[in-house]
Amino acid sequence: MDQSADTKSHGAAGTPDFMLQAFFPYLARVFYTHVSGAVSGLYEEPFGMKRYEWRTMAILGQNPAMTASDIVAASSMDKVSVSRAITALRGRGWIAERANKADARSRLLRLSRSGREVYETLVPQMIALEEKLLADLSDTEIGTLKALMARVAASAAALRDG
Amino acid sequence: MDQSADTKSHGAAGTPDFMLQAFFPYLARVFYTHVSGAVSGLYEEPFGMKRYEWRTMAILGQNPAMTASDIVAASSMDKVSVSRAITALRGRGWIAERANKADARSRLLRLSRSGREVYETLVPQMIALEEKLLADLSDTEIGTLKALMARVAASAAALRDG
DNA sequence: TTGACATAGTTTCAGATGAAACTACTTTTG
DNA sequence: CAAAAGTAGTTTCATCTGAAACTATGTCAA
Repeated sequence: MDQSADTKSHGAAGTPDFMLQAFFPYLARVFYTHVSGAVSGLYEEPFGMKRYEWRTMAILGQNPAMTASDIVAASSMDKVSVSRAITALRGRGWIAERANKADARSRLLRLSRSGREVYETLVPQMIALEEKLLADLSDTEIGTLKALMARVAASAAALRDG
Repeated sequence: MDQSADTKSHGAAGTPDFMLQAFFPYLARVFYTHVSGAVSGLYEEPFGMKRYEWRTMAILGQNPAMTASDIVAASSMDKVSVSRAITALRGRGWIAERANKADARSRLLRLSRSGREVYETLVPQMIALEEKLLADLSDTEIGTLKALMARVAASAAALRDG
C-alpha cells in the first residue's frame, strides 16, 4: 500500500483519476479489518464467543449492574445485537439477572461468577494484544493516532447528519 | 470518547481494570464505522449499489480490462463477494465482458459505457467526500494518520499469522 | 498423452445482521 | 383515572456474508 500517493490526479480527460488503494476510507477499512481480526482471535476460538458477546461482556465487566439499554448506550451497538448477545451469554450461565424495581420491562444484569472468570481471563489478553498492536508506536504516536481517528470520525458523523 | 485515558489501570484486585471505551480496537471500530457510513451514503441511495459493488466498480474503473481474480488481488475482497458484485453490476448493464484467450475459465471485464458514466459520477463525489472527511487535518497530519494506520495494520497482520 | 493436482469462478449452506413489527410495561395528557 | 403515546426488550423477516463444496478449465509430471 502506498501511503504517499494521493487518491486523485488529473489525467488527460475531465474526470480525475481515482485509486481505490489510496482512498482514505479504503485504507481505514484495511486498517480496521486487520485490527478487528487480531482481537477476534482471542474470544472466538477459545470461548466460542461472537463479536457482540465479547463487547457486551466487556461492558458488563466494568459495571456493577445495568440494563440492556445501558449497554446499548455505552457501546454503540444496536439493541437487537445486545439482546441477542445477552441471550447467548445467559445461555452459558455467564450472566446473573435480577428484577429492576424501577422498571419491570428491563432487568438488571451483571456477570455471574463464571462469566467474570471468562472476563478476567480475557482482559489481560486484550491488554497484551493492544500493547503488541501498538508496540511499534511511541506513546506520542499512539496519542496522535487516537486523536486523529477521533477527529476524522467526528467529521464523518457530521457529514452524515447534516 | 476520552482519548487521554488509558485502557488499563490497576485497581485493588489482581485483574487490571479495563475500559472498552479506551480500548484501541474499539476506537478503531468507531472510527471505521463512521467513515464507512459516510461513504456508503454516496452509492447506496443514489445508485442502489452495495458495498462490494462499489468497490468492484472502483477497481474496474481504474483498469482497462481484468479478470475477477485480478479484482480479488487488487481489492482484498474475497472471491465470493467479487463474483456476486460482478453478477449484480452485469445485471444492470454496467459491465462489458469478453473472452479471455489466455484462460477460458475467466473473462476479461471492464466497465460498459453506462457503467463508466456511473463511475465518473461517483468518483468526483468520492474525492469531495474524502476532502471533507480530512478537511480538519493538515497535509502533514493526513500523512501521519495514513502512515500510523498502516503500521498498526501491519502489526495486526503479523499477530494473526505468527 | 493422461492422470493428478491446481486454479477461476459459481453455488450452496449455515449463520450474521439490522430494520421493522411486536409485546409488555411505563409515562404523559386530557 | 383512562386513553394515548412512549420505551425496553424480543422476534420476524429479508438480506448480507463467507466457508466449503462444486464445475470447468488449466498445468504439471511421469
